[in-house]
Amino acid sequence: MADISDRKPTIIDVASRAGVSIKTVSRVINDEPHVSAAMRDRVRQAVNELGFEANESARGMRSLTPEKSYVVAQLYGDPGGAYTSDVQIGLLSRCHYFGYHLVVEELDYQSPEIERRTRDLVRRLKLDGAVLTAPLTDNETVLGVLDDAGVPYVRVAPVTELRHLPSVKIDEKRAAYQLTQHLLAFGHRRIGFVRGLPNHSATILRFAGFEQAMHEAGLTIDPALIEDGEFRYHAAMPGAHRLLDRSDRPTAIFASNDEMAAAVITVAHEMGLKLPDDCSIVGFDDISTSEMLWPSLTTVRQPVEKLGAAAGDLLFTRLSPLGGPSLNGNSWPDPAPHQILPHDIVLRSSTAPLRRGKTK
Amino acid sequence: MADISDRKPTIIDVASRAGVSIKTVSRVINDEPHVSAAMRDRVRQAVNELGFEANESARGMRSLTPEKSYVVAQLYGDPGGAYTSDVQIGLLSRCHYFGYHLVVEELDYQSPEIERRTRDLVRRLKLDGAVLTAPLTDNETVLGVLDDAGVPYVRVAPVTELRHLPSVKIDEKRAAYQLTQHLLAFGHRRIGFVRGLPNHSATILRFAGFEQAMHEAGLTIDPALIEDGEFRYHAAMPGAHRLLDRSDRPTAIFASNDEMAAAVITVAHEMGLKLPDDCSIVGFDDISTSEMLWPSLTTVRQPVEKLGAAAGDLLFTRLSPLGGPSLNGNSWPDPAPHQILPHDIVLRSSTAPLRRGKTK
DNA sequence: ATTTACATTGACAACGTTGTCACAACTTGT
DNA sequence: ACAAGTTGTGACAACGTTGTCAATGTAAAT
Repeated sequence: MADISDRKPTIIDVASRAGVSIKTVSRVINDEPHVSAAMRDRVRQAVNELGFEANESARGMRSLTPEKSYVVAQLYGDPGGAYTSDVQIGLLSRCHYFGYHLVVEELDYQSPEIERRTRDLVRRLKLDGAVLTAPLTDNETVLGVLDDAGVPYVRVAPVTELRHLPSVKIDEKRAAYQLTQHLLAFGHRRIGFVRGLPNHSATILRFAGFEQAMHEAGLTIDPALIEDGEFRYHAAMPGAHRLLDRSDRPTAIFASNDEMAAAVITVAHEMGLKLPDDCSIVGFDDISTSEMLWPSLTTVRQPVEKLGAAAGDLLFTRLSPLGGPSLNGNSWPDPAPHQILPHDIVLRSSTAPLRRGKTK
Repeated sequence: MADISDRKPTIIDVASRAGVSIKTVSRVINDEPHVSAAMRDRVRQAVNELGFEANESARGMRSLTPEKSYVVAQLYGDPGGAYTSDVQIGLLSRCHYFGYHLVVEELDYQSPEIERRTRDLVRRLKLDGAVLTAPLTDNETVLGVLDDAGVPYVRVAPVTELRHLPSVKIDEKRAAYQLTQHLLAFGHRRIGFVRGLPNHSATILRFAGFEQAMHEAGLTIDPALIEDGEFRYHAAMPGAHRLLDRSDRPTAIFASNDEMAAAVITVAHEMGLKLPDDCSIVGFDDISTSEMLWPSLTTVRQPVEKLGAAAGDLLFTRLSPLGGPSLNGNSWPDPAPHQILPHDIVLRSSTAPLRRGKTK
């Protein structure tokens, strides 16, 4: 055990131990060609005996090909809701598979610091790539910094389809359209709607799907039956109350996410209504809560985890283009991949056929 | 604009531009002493004009003090539940504050790869620290790797208090004790209990608190009223059904987390019971779902986000010991900080006083 | 006026690795 | 047998920065 030295072994130690030049050791540890099998073994043994580990800093300094960090970032602007963390779970599984690490960063999209923070992140961690969710998908500042730095990224459910950049999403408009058709098929004609935060793609697209289904059915939408709820439970309560308190109460309510649907259900309980007979209710997202509600909620299942996983696949196949097209700079193969994942309409107990007596 | 060159400016470019030696530039960018104010400004200006950024690899290679990476990891073994992601939110807020970045990694605690994966993480990312949750808090392999590498870490709600290592948690036993007392104060005597996964600290401690309160009240626990539910909604359904279906149905049920309490509520609804009059129900954790249930759930609020934040504070004050005790190696100040955060008993509508008629 | 101390600055080596090039030893094609 | 290619190996410079130490200038103490 006289071997033990207090400093980490270097490539030089390995070379002298194996009785070869340092360059040969370098070749072996980098799996370069032009090394005989016998030599390989000899060097490998010396490496193991000494417990040698290459100094990444020295490597990064000398190599012309900028060293890969094997770090990608998930950037989001939301105060972590279930959606964000589900995306993370899916993304994480692909990171694991491809051997990358995931750093998560919340960037306040209103803060003037956002540029500095993004730049710091890219520089210090030498990001290999990024996945953007929520309001950050369309943030010019962040996108600009990433573009400048040549960091490829994938956007999850972006608002715009601008740029030749990849994205993954579901067809929210169509899902809302289908869910509305479900209510229509049950005979409902007076349908209330609770909207989310303005400017979110989800708010716009879900309402558009609802609108289209209503129009196709020859119905007009009563503006008095449209309320706002900011996508949040508490914020949706007042609107829910107004809707259910009307003398001409709608027979069904489409809340554009599950949290707001839960608020409608709670208010209905408080008012002593019988669900789903007095009012059918649907949500959107299929958060884990939805099946625990009473009655359990009819909703759209967004494959959020799969969105995260698909974003990861897109990113990592770009980063490790095995046999893929040779890419230069930050440009993606044209056209950029836009992936639309299938959704499910989940029928549970919060919707029921319109009862005869209720029809005017 | 003839200045533009295709390679990044180096310290040499800055030096020649400012007309000084490279060493002086080095001193300025590292805020070392022995530089005159005028010189500082001159160099700073050159730095800005050229957009110079120090090459971290070259730095890391030369400097004796191992470079800080400003990266800490959150390690967990659970398939991401709400708990884990809430810890993450709290931790993230402290990361932001202290200027660190957070990398999340799920390590399968059953996999033989766990050692390699942990080692890889530490080596490649040069972790400055780590926060452990869930079953990883007591994983000898992971703890061993971190100890070897000299990476300080904080454990969130660990099972054992072994080692002189910091941890943060709440007093789960006492919380369960208090919640049981709430049921007792309402007159309940026959109380069912739904347990979680075996070997989890939460399972053991919550039941212990329940047991203590019952014993102190002079009651014996009927083994027939104890069911298992694995902490999960679906897994708890059968036990909930058995409990509520008994001829001598308990007048209250303590589910040791909220998901299982939600299962009890659903089963009660299915059986046509009136809540909370026919049966009081309590849970544990106060997940976001709990207030959306009908009736809304009486439970214990774990300040999970605060646990994450407290873990971050512990870690970062250790990493940046401003005026703190000088520390050597991986040892923490003795005794290691063990932080116990306060919890809240959240009284909602799922509990009610025992009705007279029900008493035998 | 001389010493002493200290602040400021720079020249140069060193860090551990990879890229370039040179060279020897084979192998293949003529 | 000879040229031309290929494979295996090593010597050496270079990467961009910081540590060491020496050189200079300047203020304080004698």
